[in-house]
Amino acid sequence: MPDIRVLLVDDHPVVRAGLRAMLADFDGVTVVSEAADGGAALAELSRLNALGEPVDLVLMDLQMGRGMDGATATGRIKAGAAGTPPPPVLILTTYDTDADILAAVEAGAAGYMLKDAPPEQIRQAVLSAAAGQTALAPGVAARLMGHIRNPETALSPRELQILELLATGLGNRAIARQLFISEATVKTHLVHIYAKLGVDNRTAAIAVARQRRIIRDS
Amino acid sequence: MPDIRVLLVDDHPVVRAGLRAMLADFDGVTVVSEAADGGAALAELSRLNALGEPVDLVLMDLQMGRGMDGATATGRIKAGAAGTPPPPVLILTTYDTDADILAAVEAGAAGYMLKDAPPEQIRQAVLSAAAGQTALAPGVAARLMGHIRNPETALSPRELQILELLATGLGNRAIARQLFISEATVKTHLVHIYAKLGVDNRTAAIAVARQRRIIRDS
DNA sequence: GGCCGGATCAACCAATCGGTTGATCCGGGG
DNA sequence: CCCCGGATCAACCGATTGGTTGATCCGGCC
Repeated sequence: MPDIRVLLVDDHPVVRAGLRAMLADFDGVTVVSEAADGGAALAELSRLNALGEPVDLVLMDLQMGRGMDGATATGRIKAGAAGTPPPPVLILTTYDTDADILAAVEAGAAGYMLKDAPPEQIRQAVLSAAAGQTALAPGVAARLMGHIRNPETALSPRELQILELLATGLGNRAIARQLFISEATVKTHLVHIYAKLGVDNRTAAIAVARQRRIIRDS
Repeated sequence: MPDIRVLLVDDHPVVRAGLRAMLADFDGVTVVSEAADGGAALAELSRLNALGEPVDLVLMDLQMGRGMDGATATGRIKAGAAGTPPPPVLILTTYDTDADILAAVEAGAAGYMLKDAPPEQIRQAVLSAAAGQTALAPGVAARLMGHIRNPETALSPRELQILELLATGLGNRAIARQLFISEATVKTHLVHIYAKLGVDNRTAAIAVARQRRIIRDS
């Protein structure tokens, strides 16, 4: 039974060192290479494929400083940009917003773990993802289930879009202009957003949305 | 010349593993113990002091999930809560807001490094801090210098207080009530805040303040 | 004493926001 | 066909915010 060959992708040297050390303790897992952002990960996957040394699993963060982010890279990998069959991608990150989780899952990530997870959980996730199964951190799984279970409090895609623009500092008229809709439509969506979040003004909506990880920094 | 004895404090096992591995490569540095939050760090320092095995340097994150945060722990350590002479504290974190840096510096941290720093920079910082010198990441030093150099764009303490309340979702009247001032005073401060941040509405002020690390999550 | 920054307060008015009511259209599902 | 959710739009009015002008007081500094 050959080892699971893993590519580590994280912009923090400390984290890569920690993962290297942690995975070295896992039987059946070998770190074959590393990259500091999504672009470098794609290049490294291509390089290893060309050498006939394909990777079995990509373990990757979402945010990579100024480099290509993990969700974009996941989409590219799943689309075969670095060779086929594309290896599964396991996200390991500090970010647990709904938007982050959904973006990664939609991009094709096989799993989503948080960096505060103990080694044993990460080991299980690595084995599951490499075996083609889904691997979600308990908190992440709970959030997705909560999202499905409480649709009345979930914002619609359009509502989320407007909330994100609101949080960048745009007023109603500017949001309307950007989305080619009327200001009345923006106000209607805001009424719905406030009701769903249980608030009565825009700054409170932003605060609650940030607190609940519905949005985060742009 | 005995090794510098280091206590690692970080809530993420991955990061602790990475630091352990990284510091193992530094000549003259030994990781003697670890803790997952500020409270555990204080207890561990006390325990090692009682064993006659004092720590030379605490390498600590700021945010520790639900445990005691790094700035509070730093203040306690410097106040002698875990024994004297208190060891220097080197902060290693992802957070680089003005408020975070100032809080840690005011609490008595000997240095402030960011987690994206390469190993050699971390090594230099460890050696400097253990030797009683200041160790600041280049970006952090630049922020502090910028802060001193551009006082006209720096918010006054009262302005910052109002901005923070604004970001929690309070309207002018609620802020006024909380601070026992008039709504006119709140509006006057907001005028000043908007001018300093170069914006013309409250959501933009919050967004810019977050972007510039003037405020962050409450 | 004068100057400055910071904090406080008021009045006034225009602009924007929030709330309400009402409506239409579309697509999907039963 | 009906129902529902989602998206879009309008009108109206009250509430809040933003902008402007003006003022006072305090503490620190020269």
